[in-house]
Amino acid sequence: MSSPEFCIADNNHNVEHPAEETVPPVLGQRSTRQRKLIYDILKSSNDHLSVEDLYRRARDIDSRVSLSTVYRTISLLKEASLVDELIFEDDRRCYEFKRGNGYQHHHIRCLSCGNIIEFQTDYARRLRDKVAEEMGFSVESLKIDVAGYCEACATR
Amino acid sequence: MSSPEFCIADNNHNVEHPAEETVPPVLGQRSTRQRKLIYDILKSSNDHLSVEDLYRRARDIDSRVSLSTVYRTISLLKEASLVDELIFEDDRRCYEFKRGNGYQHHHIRCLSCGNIIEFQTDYARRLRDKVAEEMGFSVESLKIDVAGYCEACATR
DNA sequence: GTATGTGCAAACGGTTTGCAGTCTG
DNA sequence: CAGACTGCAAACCGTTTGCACATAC
Repeated sequence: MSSPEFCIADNNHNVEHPAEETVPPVLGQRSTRQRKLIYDILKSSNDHLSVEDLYRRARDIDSRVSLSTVYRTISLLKEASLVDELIFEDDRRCYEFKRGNGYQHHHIRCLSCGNIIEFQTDYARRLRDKVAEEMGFSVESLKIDVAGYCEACATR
Repeated sequence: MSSPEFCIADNNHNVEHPAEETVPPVLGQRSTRQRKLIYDILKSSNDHLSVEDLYRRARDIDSRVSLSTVYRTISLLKEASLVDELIFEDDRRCYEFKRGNGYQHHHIRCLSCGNIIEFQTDYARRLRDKVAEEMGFSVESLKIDVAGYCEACATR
């Protein structure tokens, strides 16, 4: 069931999230209430959050957060390589917290229910190697996006 | 050099482009000057054209084309599955004419010079099969986007 | 002749920015 | 206390749309 060529990833990372670990990242110079909040939401979420999601969740916790700040903070987090930005065909842009190096994954999206499943595959690594080897290309990122209909939606 | 796992694709399709072949696609009902022009430009180009590129090229040939028409025509061509839309990380949206079924390919982008190289890989098919098999997922599209620095840019 | 397509300019929606006020270190 | 950060509203920019006119069939 779980082969190196393809396996569904376990993306349930936030089993425990110690409150002290809530230390803000070294982004910019100042650790503000807003940045901590946004950082924490991203870190403790398994989902792929849009800016709007993030904004809504932040406001639910603390109304003193503006949309601009969400944008600005995401931008900093991207720059610091702490979050990854995903751009799907439908133009949705989502953000996910970057887990440790070991956790490289890709996405399968259901075009009907919008659900996103993460998977891992050794093909990615092999392809990376091939591209480097045969073209002298220095690979920075390799993303695989699979879209279609999940079993539930397809049979309905 | 050319293995099923990875090979650079030959995307030089427009070796000859017979003028008669300029028959417009069955998009909408009417075959207009503008639609023919846009269609032809896309068809005869190997590149991945942005809307702006397309607009500029069209105007160079015939100034009586508006940006709205370019957008509307692209939209029709997408719907008719005659062109593919590519959305890269940097938010660039490009369009490429869809070649015959046999020609499935993916993209390698140089983050420095912006060049895009097409490649083919059997891994895509295998992955597709795995996803279908193990998840009962009906795959509509599988896109691989490799970004990094090409040999020339990396050594510079 | 009629419905479809086009050009133009205005509207749209997500993202960015300028600025005055606030807060961190 | 200075400089960094925030909220707000305005600007931006690629894309879409409404409408009057043009054109294909």
